[in-house]
Amino acid sequence: MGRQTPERKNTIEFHDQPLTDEGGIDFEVIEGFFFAYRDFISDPDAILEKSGFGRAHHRVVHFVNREPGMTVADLLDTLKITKQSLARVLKQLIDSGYICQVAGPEDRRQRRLYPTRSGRDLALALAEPQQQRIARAFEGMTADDRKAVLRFLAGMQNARRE
Amino acid sequence: MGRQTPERKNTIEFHDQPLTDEGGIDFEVIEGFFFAYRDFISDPDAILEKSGFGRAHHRVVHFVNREPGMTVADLLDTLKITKQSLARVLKQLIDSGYICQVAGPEDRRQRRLYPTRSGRDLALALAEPQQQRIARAFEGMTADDRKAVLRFLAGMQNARRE
DNA sequence: AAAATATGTCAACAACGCTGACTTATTTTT
DNA sequence: AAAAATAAGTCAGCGTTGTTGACATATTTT
Repeated sequence: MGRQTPERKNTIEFHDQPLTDEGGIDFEVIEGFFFAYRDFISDPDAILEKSGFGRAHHRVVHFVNREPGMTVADLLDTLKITKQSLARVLKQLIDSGYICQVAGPEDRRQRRLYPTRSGRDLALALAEPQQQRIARAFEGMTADDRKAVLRFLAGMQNARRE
Repeated sequence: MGRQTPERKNTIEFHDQPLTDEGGIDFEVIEGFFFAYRDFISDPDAILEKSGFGRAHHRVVHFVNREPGMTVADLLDTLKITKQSLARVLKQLIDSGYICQVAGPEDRRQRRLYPTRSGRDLALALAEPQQQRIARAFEGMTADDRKAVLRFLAGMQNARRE
């Protein structure tokens, strides 16, 4: 199975049979997830390119819109990236007027993050094509089917916070 | 709605209300997809780190195992990255003995790609934790539910090749 | 013989992760 | 009140993986 004939110069042992689902591995899910996520992310990517932003900016704008008033520490915990990595994109979003900071009301060391009007608009503009894609994928599905998808997505995640 | 009081120094207009699913956007799916994919990818990442490889290597090893004998052009078409980007990781995988090249039998300009024994082993090792995760997410789901998930993943993708 | 094709390569750049070290406010602890 | 801890910011450098542009080589097609 897949060894080259002895008279060939290249005698390295290799496989010529494809790896299939037979071995109990769901390659259809593995690949489907890869292609789906790549295409899912490509829509907002195209929009962000115009503003000179990238995916990292997308995530920050998204979560700040989802939870206005969150602290920098909250955001770091959600994104699971380093402070230095976040600082780079957060600074740009603040300087460009998409996000603003307010000193914490109780703890003034904190920087509470809020979306500005443009920040909210951007979040919505980025979500729009993603929503279209989700709607298309859900098309013709029953409520149970959709519930199964949500359950799947939740089950694929590591144990959540709290 | 979310404008600061006039007497405050910081008078930038901002939103303090969270963006919710009310606007017809499936944030649960959007976020679920993000977290699920991130965690899904983290398992193989941890394994690859030991060999000094990254995600790009994972993808190459995966698809070459799935379709032994594929050409470089096939791989580029599947991954949708540039030749130069692929070259970097492919060279490392060949030099490390995970993948081997054979001149095309009909067209000798082609380089047919095959996994070696270690290449196949690596692909399986990387798929294993991902399969575990998928199995966990599918746990307790009906056949119809699982079909719905596959249908969802297919629906999220751009129009496929062929 | 000329043109097209498949692949490889050199160089430079950008986005976005990372580590390590250090500063500034502010709050908590002692 | 002094000391320690905490929240956030910053500087500097590095690694992976994507990009563009230009060019080289072998082989096939025209």
